[in-house]
Amino acid sequence: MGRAPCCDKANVKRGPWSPDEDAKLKAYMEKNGAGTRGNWISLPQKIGLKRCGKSCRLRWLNYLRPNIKHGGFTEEEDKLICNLYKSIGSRWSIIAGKLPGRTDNDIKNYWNTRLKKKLLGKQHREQDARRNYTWPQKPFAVQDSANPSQAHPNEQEFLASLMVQTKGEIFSYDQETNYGLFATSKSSISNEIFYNTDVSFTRDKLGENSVNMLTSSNYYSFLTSSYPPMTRYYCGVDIAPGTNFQEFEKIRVELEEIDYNFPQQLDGLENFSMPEMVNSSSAYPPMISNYEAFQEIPHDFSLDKSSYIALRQEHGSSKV
DNA sequence: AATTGTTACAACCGCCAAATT
DNA sequence: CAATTTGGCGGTTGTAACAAT
Repeated sequence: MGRAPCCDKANVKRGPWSPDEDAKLKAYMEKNGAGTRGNWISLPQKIGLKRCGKSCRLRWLNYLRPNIKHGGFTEEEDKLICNLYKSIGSRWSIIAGKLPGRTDNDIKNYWNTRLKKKLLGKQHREQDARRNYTWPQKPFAVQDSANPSQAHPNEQEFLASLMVQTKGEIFSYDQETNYGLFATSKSSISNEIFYNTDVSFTRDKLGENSVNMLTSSNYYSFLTSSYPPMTRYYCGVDIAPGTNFQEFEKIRVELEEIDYNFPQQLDGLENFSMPEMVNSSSAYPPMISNYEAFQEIPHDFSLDKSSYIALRQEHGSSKV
């Protein structure tokens, strides 16, 4: 036994609405006010429509109701829908709530027929770009801690061993700051979050001791969504007892938003830490800029790369 | 020109929680 | 308060228009 139908299917019209039916429903709704509860089921008989009450409700809400837009989604709306979908999934009514004049049904259709493909296409293009990108042959010099002015004699071997240790690749390197990042991707965690065994270091921190530092800490990092260009950076956090992952997640989301809407604002950024890492101990040299500075930066949408670096220094950021 | 495939989107379906009895 | 009814929601389908073969 299935469930009882909401109305008598045999005596009820289905399919597209005629202009005549629309007019009847619209006239009634405009006269008697919209959707006070308990009205929908009995409404069709009242106004002589051979329709299911639910069908009337849907027709009114999605189509006849005043002040609703159809089609012609703007670029801003596209972005908002994509971002919301990424963060909350297919909660169409909530998404529609953020877009004045749009119905959940319209947005759902729009997503299913166009946006989904548009986004997938974009991701594939980025993936291809990443795959095909050739990193600089010799991205940075490794210095010998005993003799900082000279390059490490076994630079290539050192880099190679580090690559093996991290099972990764150089995801980013900034010529200007000599910041680089090794990361090991584990796509099982989620598309854009990577679990790394090793992370950031600076040129002049490399040496015997810094190798220990690099290999003994665990970090979460994430890739911003579009690169190359390679100067896109990551949020890193030490995975240790007491790590506040919710705070980390907030930063991640924030950075992703910026990367999506104002990607140029991330040019030149290095790594950002949790606040507690800014006042770091000797075990973790303050190689990372502070979170407060990061919070301020996005509000100035005119900053270019060098201004960012200047601002970072101004805010007590580490070595540049 | 005829057929097949694709896209766009209104409308439908069934579940379930809120409201009502 | 339980039982029943209704509205809200997200997934899915039917189909007309359009594109490709």
